[in-house]
Amino acid sequence: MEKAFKKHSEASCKQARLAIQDTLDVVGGKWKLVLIWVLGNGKRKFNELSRDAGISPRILSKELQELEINGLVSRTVCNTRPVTVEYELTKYSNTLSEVILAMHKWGVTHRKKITGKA
Amino acid sequence: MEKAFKKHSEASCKQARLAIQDTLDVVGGKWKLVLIWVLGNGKRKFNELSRDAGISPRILSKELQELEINGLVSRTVCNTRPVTVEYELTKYSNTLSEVILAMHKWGVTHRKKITGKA
DNA sequence: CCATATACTTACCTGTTTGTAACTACTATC
DNA sequence: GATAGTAGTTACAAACAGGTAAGTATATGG
Repeated sequence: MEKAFKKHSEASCKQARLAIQDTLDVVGGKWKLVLIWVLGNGKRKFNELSRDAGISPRILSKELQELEINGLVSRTVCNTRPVTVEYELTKYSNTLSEVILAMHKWGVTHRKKITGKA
Repeated sequence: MEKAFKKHSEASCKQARLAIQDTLDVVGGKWKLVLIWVLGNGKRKFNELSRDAGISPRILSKELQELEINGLVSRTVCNTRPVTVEYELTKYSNTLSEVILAMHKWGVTHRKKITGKA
């Protein structure tokens, strides 16, 4: 039974595919939503992010650049020595809150269902 | 500013990573959410799904098997000749409605922002 | 026997993602 | 000069995702 979704027209299917895959283009992959979640704690430095998220520096650098390009994260070079850089969520990243919270919530509930644990 | 998220503890970061990546394990990739959306129109046969979603048979078969294993889609072999098979969303797939709707909605809005079109 | 239909499966392939390990540039401190 | 710190970068590699094209098993109809 498909109660949670409205019936879609054929054009709606094409448009839905486009919309969903657009979202995946921006925040798909193993780490991007995790990084956004972690930065929800507040601005972080590169190594802090690497540690808090548990991600390798090479991938972290790559993902942060993409998130910055898409306007979801901002990068600030601090006037310190050695140089430090701070990463912070942008206002625009708030538009992803429903996506992230839904993903997080579903993952938690699904794991409980799978393991039978609460 | 991180208004959309609550501040998280360190343990919360690990747990969030787990939850988000669990969700991605089940519905990540290019096609799974699209297939779930398309099946929101009602049960479909294999070739209908391939056409409606615009996906190749090899990948469709693979993704449907994974969705079936995770209890999101059911597969019914019909007593027809040649044999036909019907795929349908399960009740459990309704739990993904927030995820899919959020992804879809964000994709639509993001595309409007990017293209400046309404 | 051939053509057609359905639901895949198989073989091969390309491109991408993610990770490890080592390295780099620059500065400060001892 | 050696050491430490930071933020990456580079080279290499394995695994994975998704696609194309051809093929398969079974049945029906002409």
